[in-house]
Amino acid sequence: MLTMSTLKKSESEFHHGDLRAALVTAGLKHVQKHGLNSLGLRQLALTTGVSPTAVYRHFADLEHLKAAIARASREVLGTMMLEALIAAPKTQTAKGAISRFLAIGGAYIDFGIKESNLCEIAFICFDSPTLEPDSPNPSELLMASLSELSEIGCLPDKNLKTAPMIAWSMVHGFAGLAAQGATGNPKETLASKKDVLAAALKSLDIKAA
Amino acid sequence: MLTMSTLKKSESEFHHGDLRAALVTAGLKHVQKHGLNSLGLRQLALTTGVSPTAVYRHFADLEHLKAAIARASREVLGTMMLEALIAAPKTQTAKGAISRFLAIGGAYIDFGIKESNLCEIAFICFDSPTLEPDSPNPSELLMASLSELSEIGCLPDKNLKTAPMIAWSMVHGFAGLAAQGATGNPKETLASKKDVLAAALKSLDIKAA
DNA sequence: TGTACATCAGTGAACGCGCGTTCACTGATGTAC
DNA sequence: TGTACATCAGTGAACGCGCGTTCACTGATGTAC
Repeated sequence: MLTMSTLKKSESEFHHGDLRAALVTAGLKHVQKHGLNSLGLRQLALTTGVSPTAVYRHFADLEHLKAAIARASREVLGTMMLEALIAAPKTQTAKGAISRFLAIGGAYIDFGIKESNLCEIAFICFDSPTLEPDSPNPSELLMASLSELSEIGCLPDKNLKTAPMIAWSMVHGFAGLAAQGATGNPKETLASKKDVLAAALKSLDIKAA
Repeated sequence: MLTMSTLKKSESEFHHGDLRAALVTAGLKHVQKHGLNSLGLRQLALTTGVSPTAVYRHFADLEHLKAAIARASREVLGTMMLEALIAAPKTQTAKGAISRFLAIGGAYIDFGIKESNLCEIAFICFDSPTLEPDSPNPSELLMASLSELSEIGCLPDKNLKTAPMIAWSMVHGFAGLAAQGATGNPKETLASKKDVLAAALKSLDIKAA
């Protein structure tokens, strides 16, 4: 438990407090700004104000640290999706459900546009096993949205099984292309984003009527 | 010009012949097998049977070499698409044009499935400028196929403008997910591949009738 | 409440390594006269 | 046709560097009695 005194002490002294989290956060910021390539253990430790050795108290090796940063990247994506979902209309109607679907799909694409470096690392497979699922979990948010659409009755049952992979491919693909700068200038990118989301609705037979 | 004597000499002697191409090929093979991460200039030079210094006759630095390898990866993709196109039916009918569209889209996805490591590098943006376009050029093949569908009359004019980005997003996204192993076992992957291609047709209103 | 002690979370120096790159060079090639 | 010479495409040794990782350690923390 954190008392005032432990807090005060942990700020200035030998023990860091939550070095693991601090390393992941610093790593995330580095990747955000400078990409994955230049991420190094020593440099990251110095940035965090700690000796390189200290890292090994929390991660078996650099690969495990990178895996944790990748996980954090996915959680940034999940958070963006969740925030968009929260900001979307909450009405329990077909129109509302579609708005929410478009909100999380749009957020996925925005992740590619605005966090292109995180997009690069988020889906890299590291050998290091992920024990707990990400939180919030992007793919669960997608599944939940599709379930909702199905329950409200604007996603045909016959499409329910294939819908996740199709929807995911579309937003994932466009997000990736946007991250690489292959979608033109910002204005064109925004227009294409709308086109792609509309195409997703169309390909899944999602409609309010 | 290559005469018998120059060929013989170049095989065994001081001058390599076409070291640039040999380096790119060796680099491509390395990435195919072991990924981009472990690619190094020295190691690649040794593999090719040449001193590290020799590389600098052909590339300004490692980054330029990597850019050339990325380009070669894209050309592998282009070649797979072109070969699929050649193997597809050639009939000048709606059905034929759709088959050809599915062939190149399927080849794009197969690139993700079978060449996951190349898929990783193919679309990385390197600062090094690409002077000439890739050959064969994946995006040109896609555009040509869409033009053909439009001319034959099974792609509505109103969809022609948005079609490239939509189709590209879908196959690119699924290819990327497959490359990361996010599409399940091979059987599931194959099934989803068909679903995604069918969804692409549907979202673009491509139909024979 | 005080003390002994195990455990935890860091330090700091050192390791060997392989990297990308530079340098001065040399052998081979092609060309002009 | 032969020779001189510029250019091309490689060699080999060396550079400094920063890397990931290991080691023996030490200061701080928490707990049992």
